[in-house]
Amino acid sequence: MPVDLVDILKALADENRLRILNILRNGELCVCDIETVLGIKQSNTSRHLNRLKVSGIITSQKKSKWVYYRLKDETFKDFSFLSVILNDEVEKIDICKKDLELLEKIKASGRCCD
Amino acid sequence: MPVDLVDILKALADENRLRILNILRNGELCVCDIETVLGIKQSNTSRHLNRLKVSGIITSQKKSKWVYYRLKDETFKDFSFLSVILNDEVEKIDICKKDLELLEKIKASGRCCD
DNA sequence: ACATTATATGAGTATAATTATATATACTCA
DNA sequence: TGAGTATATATAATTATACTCATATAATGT
Repeated sequence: MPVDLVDILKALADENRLRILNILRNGELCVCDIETVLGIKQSNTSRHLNRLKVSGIITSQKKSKWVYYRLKDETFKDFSFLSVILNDEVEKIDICKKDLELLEKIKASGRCCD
Repeated sequence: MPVDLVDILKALADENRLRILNILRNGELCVCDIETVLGIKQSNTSRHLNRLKVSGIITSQKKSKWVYYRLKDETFKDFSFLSVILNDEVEKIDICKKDLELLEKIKASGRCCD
């Protein structure tokens, strides 16, 4: 089943999901890290991740207790505008910059999954 | 008021609106032409156009009886991914190709606004 | 086996988006 | 001025989306 453009755009058209994609740019993260950075409920985080996964933008991999999500290379190759949005636009959004800073702190101070 | 990324993405995340942007690539069109090409209700067409206009993707100009809509250059400069989507992705969508063919026929055979 | 932790999901609710029908406004032409 | 055409908008119905709370599942360590 090929990835659908409208579906991808719908998946992108949400602040929380853009924030998730932003913090996934530097590599995979588990759900609890994402939840902590965004400051939203666990169930809500899980639902957003699923939306991104179903639309083909991210993939997941279970490792023991945790599920790690990361950007799906194949889709980013097929839809080059995805990289343009993440690299050019999301950078400009204040909250996304703050998210990256917070993520670095969390990575430095000890993550839930280790 | 600066144009908002999430708002632009929401405006893009709809098949009818992508079809509208596609047929506007070669220049301005009036509402009745757009309505005819897409085969949707007039009020529906008007609403979609307003949505695209409010989000800053298109602009309109009234000329006598008709209102002509066209892509807003400024926004396409500010958000380069817009051109990437219209040039690379919309091209691949079957119905968008058909829309362009139909538009050419309409332009050749006589439009509502002339 | 039990308690704990990470993640997913069901159910309910609130809000937003899409569409259709009908009507209003604005312009043109006779 | 009146009829016709183009466009916008009010209203209502329907559907989709996002969120929360509670619970289920799955893995871990004791």
